Amino acid sequence: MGGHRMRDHKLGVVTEPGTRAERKERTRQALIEGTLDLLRDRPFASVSLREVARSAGIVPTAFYRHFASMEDLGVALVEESMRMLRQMLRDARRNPSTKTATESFAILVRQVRTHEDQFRFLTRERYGGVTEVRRAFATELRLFVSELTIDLSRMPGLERWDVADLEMTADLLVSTMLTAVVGLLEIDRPGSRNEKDLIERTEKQIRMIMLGMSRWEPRRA
Amino acid sequence: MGGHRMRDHKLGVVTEPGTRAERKERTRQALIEGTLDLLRDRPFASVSLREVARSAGIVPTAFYRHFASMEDLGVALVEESMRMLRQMLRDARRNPSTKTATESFAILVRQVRTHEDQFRFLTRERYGGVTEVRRAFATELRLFVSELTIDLSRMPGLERWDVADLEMTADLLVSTMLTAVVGLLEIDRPGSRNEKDLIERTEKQIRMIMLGMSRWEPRRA
DNA sequence: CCATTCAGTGAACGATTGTGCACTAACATC
DNA sequence: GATGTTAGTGCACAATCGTTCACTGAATGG
Repeated sequence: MGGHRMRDHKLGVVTEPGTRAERKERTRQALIEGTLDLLRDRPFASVSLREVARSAGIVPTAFYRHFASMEDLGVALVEESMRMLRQMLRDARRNPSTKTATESFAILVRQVRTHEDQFRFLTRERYGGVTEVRRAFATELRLFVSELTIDLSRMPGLERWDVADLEMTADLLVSTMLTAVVGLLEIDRPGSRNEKDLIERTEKQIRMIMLGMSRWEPRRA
Repeated sequence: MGGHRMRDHKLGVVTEPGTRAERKERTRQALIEGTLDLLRDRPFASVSLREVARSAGIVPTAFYRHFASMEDLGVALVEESMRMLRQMLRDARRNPSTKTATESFAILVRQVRTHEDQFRFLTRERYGGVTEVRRAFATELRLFVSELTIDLSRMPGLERWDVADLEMTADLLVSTMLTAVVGLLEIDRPGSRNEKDLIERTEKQIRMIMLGMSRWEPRRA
């Protein structure tokens, strides 16, 4: 009774379809998604390798065929979630209808609701996570901010701004939106009054920052 | 060889001084501080009851004389850290020299450096923590924001602002400062160039928000 | 002085953990 | 069609975990 997965009622070993590489990739995904599911209501550090393996329907030792350790899995989760985030950013940039920061925020909100698992993981492990995971996220986030910095530098009225000032502003906008994301994830019911309040509040905050920008005295005039 | 702590070289049992209640309180503190020390570079969820007991120099079962569970310990840590935070806020308010938000931030930075352990715990467990711990922190933080809201309402030029707008602004300021605190804790060397950059950047961000405030059109004029 | 309280001990338990090892059988390659 | 490759299995092991239980002896208080 070796093999990997069989559903033999009398006789007849049912193996999943696809090439070997495909099937490997599929259980890899099962591991990742199973983990994200386990993370719904508890920290990554409290999840064991055996639990993860169980959630993917494989034996504990088979875990090592995909990841060297739980830390390694954590890093993969960061990469996976960040790929999604970057894709979102790329789409938003390609689409010219997304001009104002408030509109970007609207896109973000929608994205959060369709990828709650990933966002939850990112925001939770950002600070509290295992060292390796935290570092991976910090790196990705810095990339994120620097991209927004470039975007800002192209905005009318900001061409002559100092780079440091642009970065500072990008940082402020990102951290404000990130705070909002965290708040969104804490709200269970997606259509609730609380959600509406939070969104409106954040939009106001963004507008207030933009208002500040319009009066800002760039360092190197 | 029962008892609780003896250093008998030949004969001579050395018991620590103080009344019984005092000694109990002392090991309670040892548990709390030991835990904070363990949390220096890993999440709360990864710390075991036995480790905590070990760090305080007691046997695992004696842990239950002080806390019902690890969750209970977590809540105690929140309370302990929050007491410190509230005290800080009270001092800052009492002292009239603390007028601007930038000055408040300076006080915050100093406080972070003298209570790194507590701040690290708070910021890390805020999102990633065990449910009970997270709830306790959320409650305290809401109190914090509402106090700042009252402070803001007394500032010249803001008397006629809508309550929601005041709250929104308080929220923005708090989350910005909190983000800065997290950044500070990620910097190992307290006097470094990075630290200076971070502080300056945050000060600018605060100024930018204030600039926005000065142009804000209050909802109910 | 004697009875009580109780912080801390130490052995023991059943569960769960991460990981090493030898294995199997379906796949890929020649 | 023979020959590797390799994803997944199953057993085993030593650690660690949380928690129970009966205990001890110094501090407490009548």
